[in-house]
Amino acid sequence: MTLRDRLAAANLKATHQRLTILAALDDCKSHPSPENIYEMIRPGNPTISLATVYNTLESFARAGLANKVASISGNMRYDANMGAHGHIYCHNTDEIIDYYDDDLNALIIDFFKKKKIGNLKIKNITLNINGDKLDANKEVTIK
Amino acid sequence: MTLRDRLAAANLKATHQRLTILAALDDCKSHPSPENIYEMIRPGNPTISLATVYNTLESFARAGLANKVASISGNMRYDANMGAHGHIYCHNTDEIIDYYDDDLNALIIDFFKKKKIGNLKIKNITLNINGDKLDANKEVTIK
DNA sequence: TTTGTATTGATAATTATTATTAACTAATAA
DNA sequence: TTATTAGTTAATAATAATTATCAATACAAA
Repeated sequence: MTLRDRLAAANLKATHQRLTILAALDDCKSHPSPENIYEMIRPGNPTISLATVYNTLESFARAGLANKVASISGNMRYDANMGAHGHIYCHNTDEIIDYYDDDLNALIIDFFKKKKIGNLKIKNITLNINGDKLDANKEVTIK
Repeated sequence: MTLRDRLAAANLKATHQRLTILAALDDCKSHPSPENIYEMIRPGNPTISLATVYNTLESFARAGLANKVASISGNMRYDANMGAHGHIYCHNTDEIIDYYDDDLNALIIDFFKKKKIGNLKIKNITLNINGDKLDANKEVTIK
């Protein structure tokens, strides 16, 4: 599905700014702030304003093209990965890393088949791991 | 354990402000922002400044007396509940509600006995449920 | 008490985000 | 094509949230 198609499916006009920002968001597997995206695209797109990045990301979230991700550092993060997945929060580096495991996912789905949450329309359930990276320059590994 | 003891254990001087703020944080089962705490304590403590609330909550988090909780609305939240528990995020009301279930906890502990996360010092693992409250004036129920 | 040092209050400064609005652009149809 | 129109954007102002500064103050040790 092309970027254009995804925008069309979300009822958003395919403007140059949206195409650029959506591509940038797809690109980074991390969870960028509007500021991050702005810095990423600036070299090739010096006229896109920071406010547009804010507004565009917000409209993506509303339209279901991206998720807002809560962060400990307070500033807003976005995530183009719309599949079920959890996050690893590295407090010392302020990174948010995707985490997904089939077994865990099955476990959680199974669990919430039995439990009922009332008065809440659930959007998604995520498992979050909070911690500090030991070596800030190396990746977090999962095995 | 008294408030004073907890501050002492965290190597923080027992000032009136810290005692007041820690008591307020204990008190509310929700997840207050610095602003919330400020409003709570202001009637009885008109001289405590908002900046002190910010700094004090931050020092509690550093000292292990409270946790920072990521929020979708962008502003910072704190949590005096240091036990293992998850959160229900109500996006439409900006509430963060504690969620704990023994079975789920056991399930998660069990799961992470097998999986190993490398290069990360884990502080805690929380299960988060994102959704919208159906009736904003009623509680979310769990059964 | 007194004293040294950490803490606080008042406020300024900074940072993040949202609102405003005039100029612009994509999509549609002539 | 070009004209039309509704939606979008850039620039900037405004606001909200948070952090920094620093003189005055309060804690706790002697």
